[in-house]
Amino acid sequence: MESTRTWEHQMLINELTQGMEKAKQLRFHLCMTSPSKAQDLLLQKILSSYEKALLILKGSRSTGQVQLAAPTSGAPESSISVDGSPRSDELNKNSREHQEHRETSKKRKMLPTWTEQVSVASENGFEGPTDDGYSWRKYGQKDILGAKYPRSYYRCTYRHVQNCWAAKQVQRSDDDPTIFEITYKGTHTCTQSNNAVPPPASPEKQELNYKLQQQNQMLFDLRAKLKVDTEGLENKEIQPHLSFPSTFASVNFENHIFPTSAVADDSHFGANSHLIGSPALSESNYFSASSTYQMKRFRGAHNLQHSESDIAEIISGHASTTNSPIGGMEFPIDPVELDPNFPFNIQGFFT
DNA sequence: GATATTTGACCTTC
DNA sequence: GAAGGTCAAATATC
Repeated sequence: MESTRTWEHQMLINELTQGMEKAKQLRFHLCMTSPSKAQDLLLQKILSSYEKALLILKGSRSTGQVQLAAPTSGAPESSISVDGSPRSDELNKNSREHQEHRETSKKRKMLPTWTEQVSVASENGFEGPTDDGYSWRKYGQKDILGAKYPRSYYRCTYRHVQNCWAAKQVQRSDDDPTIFEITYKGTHTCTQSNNAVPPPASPEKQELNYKLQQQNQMLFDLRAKLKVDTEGLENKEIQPHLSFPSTFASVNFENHIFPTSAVADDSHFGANSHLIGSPALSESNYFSASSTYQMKRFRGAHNLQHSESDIAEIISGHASTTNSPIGGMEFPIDPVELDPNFPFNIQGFFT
């Protein structure tokens, strides 16, 4: 069992690391340029990586001996499946539908959720950023309190055919009607998505990808220069900049006693620099600075924290110890292959 | 006729 | 009780 968890943790960290790399690039991009579509593309990649990581976690819960049951198995899960909601089932004329609905609610609660803001080009009109490679079916629209525009609700067209529970909400920004805030809930399990990787990019996106590659190359070059500039820094100068702005991170900072000398040790720092930008810090450190383009969070991660608190601890622990902005501007350091045993080295690493 | 959208009503959550 | 979320009948479109 332990080996299974080890493997899952490795997979998780692999995915999060990918997202982290993208986050680093985006952060750098934000520092260097004004918001652009390239950032949009990067954020989507980040989301994709995080999404995969969450799927791995979900899989570990449904197939392993972890306590939470798979949502579709009908196995009891907490109090809900025992006695239902405060409303009694007898009051419902159609108990079966009601039960299905409750199961749906349970599924929804467990679905990973994240939000991204998409700017709609003028040629797309105001139909919304619906062309994300998936087939959606609108099932509702609601006026939201305080919002100028109604919120639209979409779910996967193949929900009933292929039991795909992906859904999204589209809300036009009050400030900028060309910006749509899309909240995705769950991932596609239908065959249209296969592995939830976005479909081949349109020519426009391919061009963006090409530009992005060029920008990344520039960033790598710049990164090398910056690395040289910082190699001479004394550890003592780094330490005062260590901060833990994320509550999530700070909790774990309490759980782990981190000798600052170890944290600031250049070799350790470099060897684990690939952990900079862990999703635990993404919200507070990397994206909150942008008012026009935010990747908010995986709200589903809150659910995961209960059953996978150890993983979350590890992740946030990484975030805590690697969150060491130098001069308020972090920069990626040479990528390092992930140590397969990394999640379990972390304790010894910091002691 | 099949499929998608609209929209009022209902349900859930806080 | 209010607000958000979803359902499902009515309607529109192809």
